[in-house]
Amino acid sequence: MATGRNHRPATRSRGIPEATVARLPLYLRALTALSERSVPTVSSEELASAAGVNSAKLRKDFSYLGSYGTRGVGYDVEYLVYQISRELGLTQDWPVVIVGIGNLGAALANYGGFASRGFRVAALIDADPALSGRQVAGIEVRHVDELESIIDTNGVSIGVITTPGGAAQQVCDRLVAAGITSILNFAPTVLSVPDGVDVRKVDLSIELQILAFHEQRKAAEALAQDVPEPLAAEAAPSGPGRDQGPDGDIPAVMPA
Amino acid sequence: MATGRNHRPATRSRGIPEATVARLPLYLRALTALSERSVPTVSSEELASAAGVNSAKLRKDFSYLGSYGTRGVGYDVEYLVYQISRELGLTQDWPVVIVGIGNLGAALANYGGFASRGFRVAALIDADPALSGRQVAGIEVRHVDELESIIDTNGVSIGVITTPGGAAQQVCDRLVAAGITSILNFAPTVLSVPDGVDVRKVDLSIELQILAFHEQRKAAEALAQDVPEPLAAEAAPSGPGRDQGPDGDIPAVMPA
DNA sequence: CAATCTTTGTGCACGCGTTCACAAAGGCAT
DNA sequence: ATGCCTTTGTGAACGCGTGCACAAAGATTG
Ligand SMILES: NC(=O)c1ccc[n+]([C@@H]2O[C@H](COP(=O)([O-])OP(=O)(O)OC[C@H]3O[C@@H](n4cnc5c(N)ncnc54)[C@H](O)[C@@H]3O)[C@@H](O)[C@H]2O)c1
Ligand SMILES: NC(=O)c1ccc[n+]([C@@H]2O[C@H](COP(=O)([O-])OP(=O)(O)OC[C@H]3O[C@@H](n4cnc5c(N)ncnc54)[C@H](O)[C@@H]3O)[C@@H](O)[C@H]2O)c1
Repeated sequence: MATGRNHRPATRSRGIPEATVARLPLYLRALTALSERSVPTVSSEELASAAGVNSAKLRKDFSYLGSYGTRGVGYDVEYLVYQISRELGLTQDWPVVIVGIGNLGAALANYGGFASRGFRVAALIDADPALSGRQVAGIEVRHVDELESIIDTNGVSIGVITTPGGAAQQVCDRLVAAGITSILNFAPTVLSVPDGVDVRKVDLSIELQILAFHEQRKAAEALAQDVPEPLAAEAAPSGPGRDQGPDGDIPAVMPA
Repeated sequence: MATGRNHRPATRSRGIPEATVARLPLYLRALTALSERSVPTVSSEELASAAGVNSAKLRKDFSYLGSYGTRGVGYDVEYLVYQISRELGLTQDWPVVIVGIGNLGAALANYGGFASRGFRVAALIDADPALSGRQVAGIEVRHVDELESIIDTNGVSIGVITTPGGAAQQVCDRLVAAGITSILNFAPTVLSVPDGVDVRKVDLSIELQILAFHEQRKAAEALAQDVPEPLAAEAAPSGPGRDQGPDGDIPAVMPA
């Protein structure tokens, strides 16, 4: 296994590509389902299909973890579940705090799939005094004043932000100052954090806008196929009724 | 091209890179904030900073849309807001249905940021008869039996799935059969859809697992620093602290 | 009008991720 | 043991995305 024999300095030789890391949870989920059905082994083709990826990609991904397969047979499901779990750090318990217990925060707190993978909600935190002491999903909501002590006491390193956007950076700063080094941000805000702190964001609005882009493109394509010449001004099948062609644009909103 | 003479490379707007499309909403959000503060123009440097990206990347992104900047000055905020909105298809109204009005579905229905960008909740749909007729966020929950007629009547092309994982594929199939061509999936399931249907997924569990991976790696590195290792020769300068939220989002648009 | 200053737009190089294609490896039957 | 069949692991090619660096473009000033 001469892994570090490239012309490239092996400063990150142990490094698993980020794209691969992002797919490991997907493989793990598929493998867990197989495990529950007591399937002993699985081929890269089958597993790739279940995970919705290309089989060559899956094999290459696994090759970064080591040679865990058997040629002519496939992969041992249980063994692979363990290896991936270990690689992702799921063999240990990760206490998590959720800050901002509104609509979304409460939904997350109630989410069962949370605890299913070693993530434990250590505390729910909100700035609203009216919420303090209330129970949400069987967990007492604590006031944001206690944020630092809660994190310190429970050794929390992962924080989830579900406050309004305006409060997100401020909450983030406090979390980081208190020792948090990984943040999952649901607020529509670009968080700025010091080096060494990971931030991942989930933004419903952005996802919808990306879908809308492709939706518009599809509609424009369908339209262009029906009408070769850009002259159909009144064609409106159902919802998507565009006012401008995708190409001959440049409307009248010219800047000064 | 009716608007006078403008020397644009034409034949350009055919394909905007997917990575660029995914950043446009980010730019739009930053620009909207500037617009609300009545800032007239903004440089690529300032805007890039606000959006949390590299300025060269931002300029290249905008170059795919056309030459909307003025050298020596920057970009006209209002004009750019309009151009990006148009490119993303936000100048029109997008009716959306949410299927599965539980914890998460209800939170989404209550989410104000939904309507702020041309997305309108056309209907809430659930299989539970006990929910039918109930009001959530001021919108009546309809039974899943009405799914097809609701989509057809309202010309809905975007669907959000917030059912349990076990029901997701089934709901997806019905949505697609009813004419939906864009799906935002919150269930932990790999959806299989025909060509021409876009699927994007949001998965809390996957995000947490990715964070856990890096968290574990950071912990291991901190440990390795205490115990001197002979191969730590060159990795000293800012070695551990490099990974900000790399935004390394893997596009989840899968055709099949 | 010319000089200077600012900032865009992009050519280019590089690295990462994806995919193909196939030799090697192992199981299994004979 | 031998040969055949299946499937892994990976070398190599390719395409996409990123960031550097700079010439061109326009504003601004003298
Ligand atoms: N609800 C959704 O479906 C949804 C979807 C996408 C994004 N988001 C985003 O998630 C965030 C929360 O959304 P929501 O609908 O739950 O909002 P919400 O108003 O229902 O809840 C926000 C909560 O945060 C608390 N809060 C405010 N400032 C705080 C502070 N400084 N410290 C601690 N807590 C504080 C409030 O008391 C409130 O309980 C928003 O940023 C929203 O844009 C929500
Ligand atoms: N709640 C969260 O924070 C969270 C986070 C991440 C992912 N998820 C995922 O989102 C989904 C919903 O989570 P939840 O906590 O809201 O669950 P939930 O059980 O509270 O709600 C699910 C709803 O879907 C409805 N439903 C079930 N089958 C249906 C069908 N065939 N057609 C229409 N409706 C149907 C149920 O009646 C219920 O109202 C789950 O897949 C969950 O894994 C939830």
